[in-house]
Amino acid sequence: MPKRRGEKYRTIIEAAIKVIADNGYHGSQVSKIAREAGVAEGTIYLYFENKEDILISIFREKLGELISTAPRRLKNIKNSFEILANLIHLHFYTFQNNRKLAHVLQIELRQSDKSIRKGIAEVIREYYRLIEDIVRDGMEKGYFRPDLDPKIARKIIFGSMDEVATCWVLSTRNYNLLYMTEQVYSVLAQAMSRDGRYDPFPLKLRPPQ
Amino acid sequence: MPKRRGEKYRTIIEAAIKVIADNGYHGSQVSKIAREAGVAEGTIYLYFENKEDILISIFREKLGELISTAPRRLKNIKNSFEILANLIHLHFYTFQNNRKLAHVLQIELRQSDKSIRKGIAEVIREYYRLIEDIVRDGMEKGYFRPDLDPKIARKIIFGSMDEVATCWVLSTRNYNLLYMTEQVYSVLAQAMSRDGRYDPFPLKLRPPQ
Amino acid sequence: MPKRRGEKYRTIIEAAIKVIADNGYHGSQVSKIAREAGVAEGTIYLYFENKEDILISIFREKLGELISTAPRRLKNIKNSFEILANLIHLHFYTFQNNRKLAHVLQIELRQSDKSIRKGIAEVIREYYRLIEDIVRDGMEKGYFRPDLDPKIARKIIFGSMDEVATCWVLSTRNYNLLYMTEQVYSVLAQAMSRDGRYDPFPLKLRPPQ
Amino acid sequence: MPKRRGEKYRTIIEAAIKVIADNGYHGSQVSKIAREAGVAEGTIYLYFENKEDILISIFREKLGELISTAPRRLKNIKNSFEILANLIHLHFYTFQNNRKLAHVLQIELRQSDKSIRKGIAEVIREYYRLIEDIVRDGMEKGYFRPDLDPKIARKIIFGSMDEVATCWVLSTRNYNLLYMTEQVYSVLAQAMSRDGRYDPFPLKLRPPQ
DNA sequence: CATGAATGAGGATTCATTCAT
DNA sequence: TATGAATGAATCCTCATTCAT
Repeated sequence: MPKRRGEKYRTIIEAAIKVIADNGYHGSQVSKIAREAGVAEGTIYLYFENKEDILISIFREKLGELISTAPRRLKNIKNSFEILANLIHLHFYTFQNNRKLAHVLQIELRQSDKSIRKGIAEVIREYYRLIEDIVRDGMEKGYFRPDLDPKIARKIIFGSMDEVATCWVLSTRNYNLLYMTEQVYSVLAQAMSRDGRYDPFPLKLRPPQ
Repeated sequence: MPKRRGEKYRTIIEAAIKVIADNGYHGSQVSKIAREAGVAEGTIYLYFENKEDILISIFREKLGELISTAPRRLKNIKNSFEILANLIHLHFYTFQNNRKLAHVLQIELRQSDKSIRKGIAEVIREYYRLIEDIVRDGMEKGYFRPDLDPKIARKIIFGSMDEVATCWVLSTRNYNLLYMTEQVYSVLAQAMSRDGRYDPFPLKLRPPQ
Repeated sequence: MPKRRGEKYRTIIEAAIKVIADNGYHGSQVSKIAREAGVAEGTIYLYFENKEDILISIFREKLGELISTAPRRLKNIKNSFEILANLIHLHFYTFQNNRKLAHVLQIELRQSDKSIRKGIAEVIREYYRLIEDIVRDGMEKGYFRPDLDPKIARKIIFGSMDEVATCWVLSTRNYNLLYMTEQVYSVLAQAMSRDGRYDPFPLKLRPPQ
Repeated sequence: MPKRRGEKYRTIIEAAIKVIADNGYHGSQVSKIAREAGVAEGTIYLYFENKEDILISIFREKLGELISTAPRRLKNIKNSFEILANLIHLHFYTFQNNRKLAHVLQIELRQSDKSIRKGIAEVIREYYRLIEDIVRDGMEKGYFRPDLDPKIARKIIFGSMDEVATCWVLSTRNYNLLYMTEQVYSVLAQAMSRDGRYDPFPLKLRPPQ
């Protein structure tokens, strides 16, 4: 029934990110989001099914960008270590570039209800698959250890990036998340590598083109 | 002012774990917890400051056991790989042995308020320190890579274990978390190792003595 | 934030007066007031900040009428005895005409919290000033004793009227408060008078025009 | 059933006055009073029927002192003006000498429930009678106006003293209530007097003997 | 007489959602 | 499409009182 598209749809999502980042999950009433978006409360329900739908949509629209962008960016790279480096870089780059969004995704949305987490899970499962594919591909090509379990490897890669990102968001020191890329890469690369040997970090730390 | 000890205190905590595991964080009213514990609602407040205090206490009492037990269990081990293996084992063992508790700690408590997360953070910081100490110790003794950043290494170790545990709790398949230990170990051990070479998994998968 | 005006605002105030008069201060739940007013509980909070705000508003709106009307009614009268007579008359007339309101103002609202009493005090301070001005004016014009302390005179005038009104409200006999006017006047007029001589009661006991 | 006498009875009353004066009516839980009195909560109920009973007892015991003392102090005085002066003096003296008690009696106890007010009313009715007797006696002896209504005169006398005392308790300036006696007397004396002439204030402002 | 742990009823307030305009 | 006034369900905590010891 709700439109879930159009200019106002995006306006409301941006407003929601701002409001949640500023007021926390529990301090973000629909009325506040409506005010920030410059629409009436009722209008929200022309574009979203309910409040949960707003939150899930933030995830879908925003992390969806990362997830849908990633395969394109990574698929032409042959070297699995390079792919891994770019994955981590892309992940951190996305958050570094939009701290409010990072805060909402890493912290606030996790305080949400079971049903929201379910909606989020659907989006993230695709990301899981992407990482698992990278691992499998690396094993097949001989870059990565043949005894890896792709699922476990994925959990370690994702868990590591997620924890590093969460700590960054929660930190009061204003350090650069992007600069963590190389160190996280060097540990995860050695972790995945066939024999403990992995290619040096292949990136100059500039935004990915 | 609240007692925060005694038999009833523990009864209420166990009841809370059960109720939250069964009904989710938002479906767990104080009245429900009281009924499950077989006490009056008012009695709850003789032992806990407020509802949040119950949740934080679950963390403190239950994860506290893990955290306070760990150093004793690990400190007499010389080999850092063995320590790492035991850490992972202990972490997974704690959850495997009490799935309801695992569910509450990994899922439900994370949907909680800022103030609860703050109470939880205090407990978990100690765990962070423990892991960082293990990393530092391993670096000094020459087991681990000298170029590790202990903080990042900790985030990778904790993030990996946490993600694996979370996936296990959310999984509908009823696999054994403990059996993940060896695989997680083999990846993290190689990740930390000085030259990609690490000791084989040193444990028989029985409960730690 | 609350509107504090409009038709529903007045409806709720009238309902609150009725409910409080009938059930007493402590027996008057918001739900009861809402039901009496024919609105939902939540609607109350569109017009009032909280429950206390309803009570203070009763005072402001209702005694406010008396207080804001009084100066207009009294200022054109030259003779201070006549002013005093009219003041007493107006005071009693207000209550006589709305016994439920009188009950709420004289009895129930006085059992209320500190914060409510504070809100009430602000309104009543204006009334205090009015009475003191009357006394001062009477002294200057030579009607009243030159050795009066206007503050003390005000306390005696207000205290007397207040006590008479309270006793009337609490009385089970259904006597006419308005008929007390002349007697109270004759005592207070002699009390204030320059030499024990005061003008006879100047009013016919009909509602003031 | 409750004893309503003995040393502990008085201890609890004194504790209650202190607790209510310090914490206000609504901040004075039975537990607080028990702690202040140095007894267990349950013990309270050996001496008082319920919480209301404590509050009413404060009134009975403390204002009862004033009320029962007054006739003795006043009955040997012939001159009605002198009696009036002494009544006012005694009233103010009682409060001036125990500000905490004054606060409790004038402010806090008035926020109490209907039933408490009923208990209080019984005590105060005796005081009313005393004042009315003074007025009647003064009329008979020719000191006071023959056209007084003793009931109304009583309301004016009591209402005036009560209002002056209340304002004193609420005032932040720390003025001497006792010094109000003469001014209040001079107004009330003229108010009651047969022909506007009344005896000069007969007291040196020292505690009554 | 004295204790104090246990009880459990009772109520203001918020806020996602609706629907008449 | 858009509005925003109205709705009403849902819940934590306090504290007077009891009663087994």
